[in-house]
Amino acid sequence: MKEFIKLIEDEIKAAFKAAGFDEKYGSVTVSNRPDLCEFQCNGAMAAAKEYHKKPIDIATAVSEQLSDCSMFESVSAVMPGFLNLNVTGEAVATYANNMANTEGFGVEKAGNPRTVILDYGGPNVAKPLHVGHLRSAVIGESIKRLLRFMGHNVTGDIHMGDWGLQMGLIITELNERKPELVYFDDSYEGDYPKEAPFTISELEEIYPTASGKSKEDPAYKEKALLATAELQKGRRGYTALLEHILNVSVTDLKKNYDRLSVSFDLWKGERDADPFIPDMVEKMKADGFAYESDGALVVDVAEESDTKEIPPCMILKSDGAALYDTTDLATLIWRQNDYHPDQVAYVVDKRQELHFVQVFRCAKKTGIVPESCDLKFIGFGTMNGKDGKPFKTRDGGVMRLSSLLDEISEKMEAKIKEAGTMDDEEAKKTADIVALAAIKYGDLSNQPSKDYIFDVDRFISFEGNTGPYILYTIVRIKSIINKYIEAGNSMDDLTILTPDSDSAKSLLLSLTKFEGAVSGAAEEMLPNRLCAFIYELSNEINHFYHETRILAEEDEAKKKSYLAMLDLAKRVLEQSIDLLGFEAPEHM
RNA sequence: GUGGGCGUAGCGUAGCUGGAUAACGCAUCAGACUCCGACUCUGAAGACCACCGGUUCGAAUCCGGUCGUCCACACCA
Repeated sequence: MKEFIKLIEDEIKAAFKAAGFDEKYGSVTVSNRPDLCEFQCNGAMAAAKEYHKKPIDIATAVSEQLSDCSMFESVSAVMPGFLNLNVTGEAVATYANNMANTEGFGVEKAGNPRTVILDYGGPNVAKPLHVGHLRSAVIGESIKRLLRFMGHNVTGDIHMGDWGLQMGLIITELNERKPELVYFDDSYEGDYPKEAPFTISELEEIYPTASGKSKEDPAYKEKALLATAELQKGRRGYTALLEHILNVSVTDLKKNYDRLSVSFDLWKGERDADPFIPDMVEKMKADGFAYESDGALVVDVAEESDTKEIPPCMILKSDGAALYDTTDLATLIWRQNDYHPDQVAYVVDKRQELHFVQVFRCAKKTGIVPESCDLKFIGFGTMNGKDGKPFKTRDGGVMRLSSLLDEISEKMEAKIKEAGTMDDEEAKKTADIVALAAIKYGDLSNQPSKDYIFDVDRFISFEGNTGPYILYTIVRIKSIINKYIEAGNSMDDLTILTPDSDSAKSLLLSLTKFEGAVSGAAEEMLPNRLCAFIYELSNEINHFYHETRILAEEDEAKKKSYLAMLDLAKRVLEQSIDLLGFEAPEHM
């Protein structure tokens, strides 16, 4: 289905043409003066220059061409040259009925579906998820769903930090604590135990301890570096330990991401890139891209058009070890081999932008990735506390993601119990659903690239532009529909009639904007666009709801029409929040 | 120092490729409803869109400059 506004635009363009002007001036936007009209076209003012005519004369000429167009209730040319448009109720109702009866609300899939690898999540193995991981997961998940909805072929990869010094540190600390473990016995040749010699909570405590020690004690750090090197060379016992660390961590990570309704198709990590590094480095040398600088191996990525100095991309440290430039490049190798993506998009902290500029340039320059492949950096801003500074716990530490979720769920549960309309078990379940929506909506309704203030009390409020407000609107419609069905009625074969009030028409007009909102959000990779849409739609629903008695309406056809509108609105909202990555409960 | 982001009512934000009275929410004040499930709805008040200049018939939006603020600037990821 063509977007509603495009249908309008077609008419306007045809009118420009018929009046003797270029149809390029016929673009239509939603009115910024709702008190005057529903849609507007400003093209006459732009056309005035080319045709050396007064804008108002052009606008008038165009409007005359539209006098018998069935789509418009009114078309008027207004000084200095605006075209103010109002559509007929029939046109909107027809469009809404088509939406209701078409798969996916008639949203047209992307004309050229892309194969996309979406890199988001980025947790570190053996470290608990903290609030810094929230945005990548939440934004990435939504972008994945949006792109899929538009017909793109998306593979989500978590890209774990599971390689390098951090692993050496853990092994070293384990060795200190439990030297008797067979993993440290070089002469041991048997099978290693299936059971990991630690739990997730031990693991989460071991890493920071080890990290602290290595900063203070050079000898300790030396050991960790050695362990890292031996691990990377494939020492049997260490490899077995790494497997344990990964298993224990991944199990825990999955649990946490499940709770966020965030999932990944691939659980790959830096380690999976490691096998590709030696050949990659050799090829870069052989092709003359990589050279030695201060003992390190680097590739120049500066370009003439740069307004600042872009440092070279470092491939190997002076001690010969790989670093994150290296693994990110090598990761692109297997992604290229296995998927031949048209696009690889990274949802990462915007502070890493320079690093990705270097990696992207280096990948293109050295031919790891073909020119045709789009490498996209989706940098997100920092999550700040109410004081405007990075979000911390009360005592200034880094807050665990699970603690944050617990805290918000508890607050929500208390709120729900206060109303006292459901039993404890359901209250708890509902609280979890609403709390997640509150957090995700609070994040996604902001532009990804901007920093934002994480204000729990505002996010969990039922009022204003919040997740709970959206959910509440859905629940309210569900409740009406349920009542209707309980009375022995059916929701099949309902038709939306020509709107009989301003609020009904506004609601329908709002619904027609769905396609523009999703496709815009998907192509720009900006979920906040979709949030703005559902907020506006929710407002229209509540406005309509407030003015209209639905179940008490005596005219059967009207009542059915109202229900059809609400049902469509509900489905559109549910589809939208699914694309944002959360859901609505049955009751609130 | 170099480069980049940001600066819109008390607070939090929206303003897409420049267009008609700068939009929304919270908080404040005043009403309506209290019925289809804690709500919702209507209205009031609140902004020299950081500052200065330029382009244009027309700038929050584009271009320069100033100030403030945050961030990044090869051997940690």
